[in-house]
Amino acid sequence: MKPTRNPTLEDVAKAARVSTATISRCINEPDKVAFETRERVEKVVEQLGYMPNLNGRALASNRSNIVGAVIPTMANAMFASGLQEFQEALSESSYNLLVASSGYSPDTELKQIKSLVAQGADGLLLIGSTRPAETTRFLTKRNVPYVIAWCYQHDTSRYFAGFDNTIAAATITRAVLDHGHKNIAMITGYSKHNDRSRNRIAGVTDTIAQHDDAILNTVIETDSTLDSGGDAFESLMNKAAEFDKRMPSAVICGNDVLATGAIIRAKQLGINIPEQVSVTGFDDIALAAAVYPALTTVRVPQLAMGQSAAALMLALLQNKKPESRELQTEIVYRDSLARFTG
Amino acid sequence: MKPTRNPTLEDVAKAARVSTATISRCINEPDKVAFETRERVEKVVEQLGYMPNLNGRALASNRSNIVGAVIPTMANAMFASGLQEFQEALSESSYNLLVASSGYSPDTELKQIKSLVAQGADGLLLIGSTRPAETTRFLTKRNVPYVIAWCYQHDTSRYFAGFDNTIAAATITRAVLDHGHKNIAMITGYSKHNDRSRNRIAGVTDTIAQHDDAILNTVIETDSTLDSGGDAFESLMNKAAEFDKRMPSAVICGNDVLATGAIIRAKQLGINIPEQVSVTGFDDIALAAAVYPALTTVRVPQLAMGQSAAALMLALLQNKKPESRELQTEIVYRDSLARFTG
DNA sequence: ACAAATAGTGTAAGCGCTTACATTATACGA
DNA sequence: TCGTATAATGTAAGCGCTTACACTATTTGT
Repeated sequence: MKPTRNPTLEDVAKAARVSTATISRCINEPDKVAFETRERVEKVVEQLGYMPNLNGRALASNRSNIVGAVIPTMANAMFASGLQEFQEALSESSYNLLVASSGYSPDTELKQIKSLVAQGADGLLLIGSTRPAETTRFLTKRNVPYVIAWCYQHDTSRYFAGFDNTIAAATITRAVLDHGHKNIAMITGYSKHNDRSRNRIAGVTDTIAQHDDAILNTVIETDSTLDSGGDAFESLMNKAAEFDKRMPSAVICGNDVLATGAIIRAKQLGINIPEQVSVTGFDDIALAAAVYPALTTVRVPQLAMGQSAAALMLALLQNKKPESRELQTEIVYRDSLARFTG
Repeated sequence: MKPTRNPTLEDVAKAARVSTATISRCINEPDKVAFETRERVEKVVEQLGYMPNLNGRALASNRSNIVGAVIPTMANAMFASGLQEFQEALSESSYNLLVASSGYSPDTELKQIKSLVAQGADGLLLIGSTRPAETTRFLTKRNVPYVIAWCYQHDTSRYFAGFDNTIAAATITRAVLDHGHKNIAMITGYSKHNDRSRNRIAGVTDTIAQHDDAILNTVIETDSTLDSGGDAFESLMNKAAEFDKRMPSAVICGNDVLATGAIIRAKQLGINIPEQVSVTGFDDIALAAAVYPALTTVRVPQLAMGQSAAALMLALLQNKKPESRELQTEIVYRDSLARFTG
């Protein structure tokens, strides 16, 4: 099987004795072509193993059939599983998915966005709603349709497939409060360029503030890795000892990775979860169910989010004005949150 | 900021008062262009916010700057993290990554491969070494360079970035044997279209076969999900009871997801790991460290694999004949494997 | 039976870029 | 000084496709 030049439209046209235009129509608008002709063409296409060169198509039609996604990282199962759904859904409408990661850096995000746009992406999936003016400017200037996942806002000028992070965080905080905890700490991903983190912090902060007899002991911001979560937890415990403060009886974590890291570390430190300290997570990834004690956390509908995002995207690409999708989160109670027994 | 037509090479050329060829050279082979001219052009490029249309480039140069990857699923952290590294490495050489998933189906894999090739992918990342003849034929006919990850073979006609699954499986099996286990079961992903599974099974089977006094009780093949792992484990336990067979004292799992599922289920069934039954995993993803008791497993160097694959890919794309990279695995001992105390 | 609508196909321009080749200007060696 | 190598740029032909427009043959309505 020697590698041969790939057959082009023209090859097919010649073999089927019609014009290239007809072949193109056969592929893109089959019912504009006579049945007989179509059959003949299809046979030739089959025979030659013809596949349209999508670059040519993109150039001529100004549509690439590519959707780009810029996510913080695939290393977090949260994004990976959402992306998986997104890709599958797109694939069904024969769109391809160009994936890039920002590592949570707005600069990198912009770079990747530019790269995907240059590549001709018809639309973009972005995570989170706030980004530097430069990025926004670029997006609107190039007029690329984009959908925003992992958060939700009432803002009809953009398209969201996500949930309200503030409310979700408030809800789990209320659950913690309802369990009698009064001295609460929080471990979260960096909030600086991350509206999800920011909103989760706000949800926690505000809810606790509304409770006169509860305090938010500390908020630690760190990377979203198991180790950082562990470190943060440890420093929380040490600080409490050092300053003779009362140890927080509950630690609300901004995501499951952090929470899992905290629990693993607690075990190493000989601290009993949830007897001595309760811990809650956010996301409900596989880790949450695996760690022991299993994590009480906020379930984020990752798959539904991927699907909704894809549906929005597809609608946008057909020039419809779809409605943003607000998804609901729910608390899943497992074992890491217990009643405070001071 | 009204959306304007994106500037093209010609716009830049006009503004800089040179020919389009010169602009093209400025971008692709800067030192073939006089310093002064280059400066002038760069200024205009900056000013206009010019970005080359990569479809045009792809069409003209027959190189797309796109690498495609077809993996089973991003939902498994194993692949997701490898892919993350791969993407980052490619991005540094300004390649973009088109991602598609096969869901472990060879048909879907072929479809996705075709789609990525049509899209103009310069190279492909594929998982596993065996695939239907039709797929192989397509690949060689279209002459797409591809690298194979997650396994390794001595086969200089293809490019591997992976490890020897058989040996790795044999090694952990030996460890289990060394802990005194004689009655061993295995839970694994489907082997039908999956050489990694197949090799791991072979590694386990052969190693046990070499031990006269040890037996391989059962091999269960199932999906790689937590629940399926749990189900498999449960049915293993039930079958042992039902047929009054001796319960396996160790369960070797083909991957960490399965193993974690087994451990979670064991807890629910009131079976103590590792006192009553030892469990081992494979991959060493985050789950392995989080689950309790923590998983003794085979560490697969996912990040290194992603990087190696990228390095291979990049070399291939420069028409070099790189050497495949064989990576080493190691056993990481945690708590789920204990000495058999019959 | 005739104008007008419709269906099927072809012609050819052009999408934005690269690149072989041609052209011109400049430096170099003998 | 002249011929030639070298450097810098330009010219223009495509890459493989889509699509506006033109054309012909067939229906349709009246």
